[in-house]
Amino acid sequence: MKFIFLRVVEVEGNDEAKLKECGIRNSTSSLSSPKQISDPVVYKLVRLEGDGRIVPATDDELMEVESLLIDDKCEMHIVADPGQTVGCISNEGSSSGIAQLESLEGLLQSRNKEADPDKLNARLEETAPSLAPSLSESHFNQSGSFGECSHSSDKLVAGGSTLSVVTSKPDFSKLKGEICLDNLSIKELHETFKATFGRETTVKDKQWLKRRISMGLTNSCDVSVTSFIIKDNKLVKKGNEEISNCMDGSYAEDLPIGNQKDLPTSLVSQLDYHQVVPEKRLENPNLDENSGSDDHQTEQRAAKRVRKPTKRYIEELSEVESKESNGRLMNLAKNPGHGLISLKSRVGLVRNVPLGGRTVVTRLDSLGGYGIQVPCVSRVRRSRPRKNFMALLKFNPSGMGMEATLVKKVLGDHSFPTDDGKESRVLKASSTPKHFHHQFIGVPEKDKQFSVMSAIGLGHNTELKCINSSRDSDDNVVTVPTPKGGIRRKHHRAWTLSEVMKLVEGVSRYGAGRWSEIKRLAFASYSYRTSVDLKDKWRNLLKASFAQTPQDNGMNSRKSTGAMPIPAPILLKVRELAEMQSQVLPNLSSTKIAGSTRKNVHEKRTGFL
DNA sequence: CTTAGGG
DNA sequence: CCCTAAG
Repeated sequence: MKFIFLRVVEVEGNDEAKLKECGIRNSTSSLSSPKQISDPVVYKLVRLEGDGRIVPATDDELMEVESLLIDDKCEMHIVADPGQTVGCISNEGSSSGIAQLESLEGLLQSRNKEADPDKLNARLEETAPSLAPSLSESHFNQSGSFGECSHSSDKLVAGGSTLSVVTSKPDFSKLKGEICLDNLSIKELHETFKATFGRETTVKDKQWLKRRISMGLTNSCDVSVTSFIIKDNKLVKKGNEEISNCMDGSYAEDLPIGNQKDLPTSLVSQLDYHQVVPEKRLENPNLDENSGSDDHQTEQRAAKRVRKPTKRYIEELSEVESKESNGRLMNLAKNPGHGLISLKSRVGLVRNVPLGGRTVVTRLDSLGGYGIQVPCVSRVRRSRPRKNFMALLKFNPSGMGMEATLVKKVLGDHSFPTDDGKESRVLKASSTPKHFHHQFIGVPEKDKQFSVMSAIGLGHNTELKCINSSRDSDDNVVTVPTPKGGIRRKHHRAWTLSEVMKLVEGVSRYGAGRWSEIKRLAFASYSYRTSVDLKDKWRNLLKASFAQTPQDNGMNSRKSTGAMPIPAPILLKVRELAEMQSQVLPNLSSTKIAGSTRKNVHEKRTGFL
């Protein structure tokens, strides 16, 4: 599994963000490169699928990667390339890293069998051989001239080792070059279109085709501004000069797209998990002519494949697949450091990316300083704006006789039931993020949340979720059905094993009670876990550990609560810590425990602090 | 703002 | 997870 940090260029430098980022990066292994520190950049973490797709990493993955970085268990390869940097994290060099976490969590069971790259290639070769001729290496050096970009944006860059999503010839993948859509005939465009979207089109409009294809590849809402594609384990942006090569052979490239100065806000590169690869997945890849390394990849791929963004975060939307939302990715944090959109809770309003019938809203989440765009349903900030909201209520003409408590409650639940008990949605199927955005453009940062809140005040749900078209009306606000049949609150974040482990470790290190410490140090990247959450979780862990250990379970094993049972060892450790701490702290003496664990020693020490 | 504890 | 009370 490969993770890539895409660098997102911010136009308006955010000093605070910069600093934060630097800070984080400095504190995390080799992530930083002096040169970058001064750049107003953010990183987006994406996962590179075996078939070449790039998928925004899920929160869990972000956490995992983050933890890897922090733990320094995984090498972070930074491609030293002026301005265009992409770090690749590969677990090939460190099996202990991601792989371990994954196996522990058991989160990555493979469900889908992906198309075999070779097969795909083969298929494509059948389909669109005519593309090959248009390849040209020379295109590759179309320097990043931005002006140029905006006009030659429809170029596709291909290259790579294994699978070509868009390309046609198998050997095409060997080439490094671009396909200039401009040069393609309608027919060729059709081929490309098919290769890109997995379906045919009858549209004759070249312009449209080019646009669509480009968008399909880049998933950018505005091709003229964004134009880079992901392919063959590479992410290539148009106008880039070279492809950075990561250790493991995968490539990733990131380039400032478009003229930075022209971009109103930040957010430039946008990738989402649009399925570039044809819809039909070959069930049983036979053509296994993969080389050893490929096999390796395939293996891993098989194991990791599954990991899709949680349904919780990705909700499908309307049918209008072709109705591209022109929503541009706007970074609300234009004037960061103020109001709602600070690094902590950056709910970047985002955009809708319709794909395959579903629309995804991404959220700019800050992960330990990396601006990471992840798919999400919503999750309006879990903290803050209450004051503002309250203020709003006062101003609200409608009076809003709500009591403070009620208000809080409502906000706290992040759900805003309407009279009919159903969740009302701010965004109708027809309303695009853009519209939504407009409300905020020019609005002082401080007031943005205010505006958002007004929506609430009007009885709308602020959640920037993807709205299911009306028919999904029974989609309850408060809870969501869990795969196992249960239900859970919509915004409940299931604790992953790695989180639990982190928590346990944190407690062992800093002591129970130092939640904010633990939060800061061990959960820096988990923006959604508050210190209170940690505390609560710890409380639960304690309960669990003490409840189960004594009588040596029996209940634990069969509780198919849907909640992942916490491994005994961890519970043990929890109990150990609990016992230790409960004793160490009260009895200042307690020399008896001193010898047990080194952690105990440490613990004792911190306990005294 | 951070904890602790109740709901 | 949410809320409140207390330091």
